[in-house]
Amino acid sequence: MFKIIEKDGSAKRGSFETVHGTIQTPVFMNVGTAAAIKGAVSTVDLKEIGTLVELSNTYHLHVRPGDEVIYKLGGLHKFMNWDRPILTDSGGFQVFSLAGLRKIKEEGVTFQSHVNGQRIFMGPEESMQIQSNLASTIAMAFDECPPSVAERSYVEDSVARTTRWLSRCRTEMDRLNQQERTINKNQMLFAINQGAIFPDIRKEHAKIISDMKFDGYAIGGLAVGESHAEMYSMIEATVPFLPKDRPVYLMGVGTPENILEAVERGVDFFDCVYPTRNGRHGHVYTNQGKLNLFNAQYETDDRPIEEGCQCPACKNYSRAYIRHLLKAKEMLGMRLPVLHNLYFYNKMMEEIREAIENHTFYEYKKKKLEGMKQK
RNA sequence: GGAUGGAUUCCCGAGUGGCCAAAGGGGGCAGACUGUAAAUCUGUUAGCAGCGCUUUCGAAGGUUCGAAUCCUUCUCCAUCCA
Repeated sequence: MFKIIEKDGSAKRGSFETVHGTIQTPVFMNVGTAAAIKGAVSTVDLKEIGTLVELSNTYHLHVRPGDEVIYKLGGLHKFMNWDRPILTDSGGFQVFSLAGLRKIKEEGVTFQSHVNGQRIFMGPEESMQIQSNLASTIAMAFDECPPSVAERSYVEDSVARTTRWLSRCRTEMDRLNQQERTINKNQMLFAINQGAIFPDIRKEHAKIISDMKFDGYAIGGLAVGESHAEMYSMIEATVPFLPKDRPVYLMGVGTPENILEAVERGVDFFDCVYPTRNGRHGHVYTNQGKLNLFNAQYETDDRPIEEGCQCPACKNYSRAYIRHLLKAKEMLGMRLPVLHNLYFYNKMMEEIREAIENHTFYEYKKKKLEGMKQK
């Protein structure tokens, strides 16, 4: 159940009820593809840095350790000791990112495992079965994510196929949720809108999938090479045609700026590898802009990443120390920036929620963006 | 005291007459990354702002149109024999 608590322009402050607790939106889901936040971050750490939702991946967990293994162990929540909501991505993005290792047909996609080269078939039904075994809170529909530069005729065919896949996902998920063996019989399912950078295709697709019964609606296939302006205008072309009583999830986005712009345009859910990947690479977010802790200027910088930050890294360690750890390739050198970045994102979402409630979202956004431009 | 093998750009190390400011690796410096095949990838690393020019391959001389590469002497290092 999605409830809109407050609105500030198109920006929404909402709550989304799930069997694993209520999600306060807008929310940033912390990405842990293989049932782990990369950078040696545990689910115990996630509680400390304010993570509300964890995100894992269907394809990756199917390949290793295998969804049947996780099913036997009682589902993903028990497996990784996390009691808050988990969203599983369907493997649709891997159709895109593992290009070269796959073949797309009407029934589904044949992948070649990146782990051992084994051929794997995944279609809408398989993706739902795997996600049902994983027993995540929210499952994502199985889609194709065409590149933003794809030709119109290809995108039209691809989107039409994604629509057919969506309805097969819906049917299969309904069936699975009624099965006795199913761990989470209330598993929710989000649809995915596609259409590359063609606003009319996006709009038509949004209308069609709105009539199908889904618990939430995602905008996929963005932030894959197109400009920010194009991305924002695709959001604008899509959101108005999605159901008002369902949350909107912008997949894979993005930078703090992207998120602020998207919240303003009515998006509720986000996820992105940036805070984790950038963290591992020594890039950290602050209200004064991004820092690359590898840079020589931090060699003797005794300050925390950000003055006053309450994250585990800033409360205890200096930039100079973290730089040393990074240069020495110590695991802690990746862990501390990741903790900081996720804390930064989670905290920003908290501030966004508060700002919408207080109808000060625009001021908040403006101030945040100006601050971050300093560097 | 004698014999042999070495000394290369920040480090290791290739190069045995011109295509060499010199391979490759490391280190350094910087950049990229948006539903994670990412602890990954890219650029750069003698000087000058440049076609280019100037200084570099232990040191000093020499041979040659041309030398990191050949010759002479010296210095230092390693191993072996006394």
